[in-house]
Amino acid sequence: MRQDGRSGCPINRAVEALGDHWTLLVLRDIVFGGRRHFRELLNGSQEGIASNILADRLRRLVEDGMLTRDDAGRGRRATYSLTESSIALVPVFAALGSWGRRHRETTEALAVRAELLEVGGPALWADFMDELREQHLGVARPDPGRPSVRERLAAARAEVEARPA
Amino acid sequence: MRQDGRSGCPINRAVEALGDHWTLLVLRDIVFGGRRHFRELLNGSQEGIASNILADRLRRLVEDGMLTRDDAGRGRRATYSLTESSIALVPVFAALGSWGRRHRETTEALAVRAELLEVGGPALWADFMDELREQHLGVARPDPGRPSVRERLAAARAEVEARPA
DNA sequence: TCGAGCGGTTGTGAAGTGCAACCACCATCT
DNA sequence: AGATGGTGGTTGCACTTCACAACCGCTCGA
Repeated sequence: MRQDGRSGCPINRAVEALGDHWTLLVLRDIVFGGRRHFRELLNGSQEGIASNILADRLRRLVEDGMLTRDDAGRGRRATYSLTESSIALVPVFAALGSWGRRHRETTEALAVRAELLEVGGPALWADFMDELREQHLGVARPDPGRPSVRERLAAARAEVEARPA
Repeated sequence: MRQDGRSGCPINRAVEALGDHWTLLVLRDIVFGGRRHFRELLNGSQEGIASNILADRLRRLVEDGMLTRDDAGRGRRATYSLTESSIALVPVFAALGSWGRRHRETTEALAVRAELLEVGGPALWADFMDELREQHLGVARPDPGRPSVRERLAAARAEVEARPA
């Protein structure tokens, strides 16, 4: 049953796929930062990932079915897209962000997003996932009329910043 | 603002604390497996952690405020206890387990726990966290009369195993 | 033809991992 | 008293991975 020396426990499988210093951060920048291209991920990262590490993680994520790569030819902008597996990580990001915000020292400005995801709850996560499906998989949202999560995040952020300290 | 070359983003802070191959697995065995001692963690692990790695992770987790160590003297059983920070990881485990169960290949028997946590939802997580606070922090549960989560997990497990395939 | 931007690759040294052997200490049994 | 097994680790070594900087070929637009 063991495939690479470890077990079939769901938590272990998640750790095998995501448990290193960079994989989750790359996915975070794609999910929340909207980055789709190599240089965007390389230069836009708050944490300063090295190019070889980024290339390796992108390759592994494609291998593992968590990204697809649209090869536009050499010297052209290749586009990375989320898959259903990586879109399904939104609740994981929300849980990790909530925990990090409460139990680690964080930068206030960067912690707002985690707070908004926590306040919005599973309903907001579901809407955000629908929005990601539209952007990355070309699947139309169930209710395109309602405001996008990015808009709702912006509105909620304004509300948070306006509230009394 | 950077402390070790990375950012103050809550997700990054969580990855810094938990993002390696073993830390979350050690905590999982303490949280869900009830293991409190070095040899229990060493021999009871499904994944077969090495003793030097386990010692290093336990030391780091104590440093990071995610475990406390009750030193009973040399040659005697030292006991590791969860802290509020590590008890607060229960929703993270639930999210990771749900994701791993749906999007990775898992062993059926080991996936049952993730399913139960998913079905039980935040209310079950909260009860489980109260139970962990009682066991590890000596804090009395708010409502000791209700059945423990371990009992409820066992009951739900029986229900799952009895349902039609 | 030239420079800027594209997605990477290649070295190199440092750090982490995995395995087995080994250690001092303690409690118990004989 | 001596032997045995359990406690929480430590040490040495080979191997792999990580991280940093420099570099590469390609394409597009001026």
